[in-house]
Amino acid sequence: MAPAPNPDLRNQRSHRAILDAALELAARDGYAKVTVEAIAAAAGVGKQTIYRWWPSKAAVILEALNDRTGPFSGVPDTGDIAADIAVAAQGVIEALGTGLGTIWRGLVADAQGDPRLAESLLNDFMEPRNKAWQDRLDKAVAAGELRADVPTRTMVELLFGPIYYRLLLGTDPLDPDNTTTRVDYLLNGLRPH
Amino acid sequence: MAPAPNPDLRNQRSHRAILDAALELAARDGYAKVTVEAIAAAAGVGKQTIYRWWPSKAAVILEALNDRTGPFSGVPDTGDIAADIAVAAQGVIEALGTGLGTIWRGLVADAQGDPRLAESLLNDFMEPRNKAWQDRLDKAVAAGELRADVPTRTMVELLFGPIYYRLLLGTDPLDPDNTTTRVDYLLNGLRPH
Amino acid sequence: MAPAPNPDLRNQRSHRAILDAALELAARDGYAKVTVEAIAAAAGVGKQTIYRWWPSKAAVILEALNDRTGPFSGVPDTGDIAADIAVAAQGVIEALGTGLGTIWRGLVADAQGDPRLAESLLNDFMEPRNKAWQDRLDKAVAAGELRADVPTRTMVELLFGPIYYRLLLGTDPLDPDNTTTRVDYLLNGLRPH
Amino acid sequence: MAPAPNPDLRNQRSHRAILDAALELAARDGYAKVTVEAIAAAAGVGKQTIYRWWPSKAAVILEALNDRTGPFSGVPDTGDIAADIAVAAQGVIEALGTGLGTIWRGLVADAQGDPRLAESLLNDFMEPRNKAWQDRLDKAVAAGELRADVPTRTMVELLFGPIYYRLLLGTDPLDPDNTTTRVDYLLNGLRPH
DNA sequence: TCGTAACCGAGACGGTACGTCACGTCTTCTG
DNA sequence: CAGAAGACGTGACGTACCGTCTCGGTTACGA
Repeated sequence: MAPAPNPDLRNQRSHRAILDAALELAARDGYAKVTVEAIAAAAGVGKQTIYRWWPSKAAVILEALNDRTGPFSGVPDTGDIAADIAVAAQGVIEALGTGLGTIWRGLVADAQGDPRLAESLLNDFMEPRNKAWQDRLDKAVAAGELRADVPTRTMVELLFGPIYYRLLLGTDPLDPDNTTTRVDYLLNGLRPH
Repeated sequence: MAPAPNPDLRNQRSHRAILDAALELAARDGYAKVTVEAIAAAAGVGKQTIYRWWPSKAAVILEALNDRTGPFSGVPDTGDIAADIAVAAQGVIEALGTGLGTIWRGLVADAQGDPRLAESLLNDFMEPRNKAWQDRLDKAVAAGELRADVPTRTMVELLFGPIYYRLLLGTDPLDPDNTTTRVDYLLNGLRPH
Repeated sequence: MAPAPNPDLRNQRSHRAILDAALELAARDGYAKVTVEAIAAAAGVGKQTIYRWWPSKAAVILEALNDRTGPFSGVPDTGDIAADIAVAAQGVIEALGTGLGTIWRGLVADAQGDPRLAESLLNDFMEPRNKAWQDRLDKAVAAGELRADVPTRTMVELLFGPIYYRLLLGTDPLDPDNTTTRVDYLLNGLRPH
Repeated sequence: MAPAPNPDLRNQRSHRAILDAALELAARDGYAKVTVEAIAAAAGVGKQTIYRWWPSKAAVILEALNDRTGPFSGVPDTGDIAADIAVAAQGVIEALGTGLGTIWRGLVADAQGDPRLAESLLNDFMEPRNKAWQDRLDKAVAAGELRADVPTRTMVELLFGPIYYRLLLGTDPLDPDNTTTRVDYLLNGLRPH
């Protein structure tokens, strides 16, 4: 049988130190240069202590990222769905433009070859945000601001997918200023009126 | 300074063998499991011969992928822009659903920590395809099928970005069948008429 | 600074296996053909484990040689210095005539381009033997068997230097039988009486 | 059949340039750091041109060394054999104390794992010198300065072997000043009179 | 209150792949 | 058409991290 360590016995001080060290190293040296050994050393912790609780450096950093960005809350709701989306898109662009964006990109990168990480990344990071937006969009649909025949899950993808895509591929720099225009394109469509 | 070997002296047989071996290994074992040593061995080539001409395994595989998918050509042009986009989207989804998609994802992953690779991936792989689509969309604009006030570069991103995004994040499986619907959403917008 | 691993934590089983493998490979394939990788493989050990404790293959083999020939003891002392030297010279010739001689020659060879190894070879291998002989010769001087005005360190060199020299240069095959004669030349001098 | 290049066709200019470059590089960077590629580059010559005429870098450097130190001549002959030996020993010590000594040591090192080189080193470099000394000692024997019952070949070994030995092992620094004393030890023997 | 069992730090271990170096051979182009 | 230039297959180098595995030392719970 697996030893199955008891999470209650987890040393709080170590846990914190690991998450803090992981995030600081990732921000300082770049995601790819972080190693489990370096995290352990920086946290003043044995390597085994990390492997006891996480399967990989990516898992540590994902939890650290989640821990830092905190429980996601902020879907704006002013009643004007277009404005709310634009503001939120600006927020995403700004957040991902910092070191956190680089870390997120590193996690996505590792997830390409690690299905378990991909699942965690989805469940623990992306989905809560998507879910909150689906709810906001549902409300907008109910208010008659958006088409009722488009699944809101699809809407979220169409609205935010291009931003994440550009961040990963780096086609062009992300500019928070023209989000309003882009939202207009999506809401009103690309056909002439 | 680097000695910068003369490309004219490159051995054609080795060059081919390397590209073929790289692609076959990547398809068989998965991008992440490929190593430069394995490529060299499979190609019957010295490791140094690879490092002489490419900076990394990713660069080899990128060239191999480009070499295999050949000179990009296929933007459909039936006169119906919506149908053309839908067909193309299906094509992308089908192409990336195979082993080639996994390879492409691996390249994007490596590019997150390797700016030079990111640049190559953009210039050598993505941009030619984007460019071809911009031309097709320009034509559609001229034909009055699309809004003239939206940069076609942006259109390409809005149309295909979500597909690539979903491929990388794996939010939901990609389904080639509903591309028509999705194109409709984008062309007509998410607002009620 | 180097991390300087703690020798107390050295794994005894690995240590032994490395020394044994090193000596066996050197004896079987010849000193020059031994590689660190081969030692590691033969010892069932990671290459890094060798590099953790020794700076080079030569250092491993030197320790292995020292370990095998054991703590040097045997300076004969029958009271007849001429006979004792002759016997010892025979011993040296016989010992170095075997595979061990080839190994020793390899170490001397490497030491020509590696001052640290040269120092180790001197301190750990040659000097203990020289020292023991100096003591024996001191006793002979006290007994009036040898000149008191010649430093015994120099004597050791004059007595054994030519043997080692011939081994290295291979001028003529070493013959254990005529050691007595050669000792006579050295003790009584090359001038006619 | 072996191609067996005709030595007459050997390009004189290249030959010279190779020998000169080899010796200069060896003197400047140390024997061990010299590579065939570096010699070729420094001589403005293709690598193949070196391999056509010599089997290894050691062979090149041996010929270069021989070429530089020129045809050996200098055995002093004043009629006083003790003085002549002392002067010659000083000469050896001085010569080998310079960069040439380092080169010679490198050659001896390589010869330990290369029987063909060992043979060349002996035949082309050591033996001529030994031979000349044997002749000088034969004369001294005839003059009654040295014992007639000791082979002069052995004498040469006893006289010079310890010097070469010390140079290779580096037991103590070589001092040209006390050669007279050392010759005295050897000629008069280590026993009290 | 005191075992005793788990967690902890430290870091050595067997591995895998890295990117570099030099070898000795082979090929191409040029003077 | 000889030879410089240098690409080639080969193989070992020494390094970096991986994820696992001892080691004592230190909690912290239950008898």
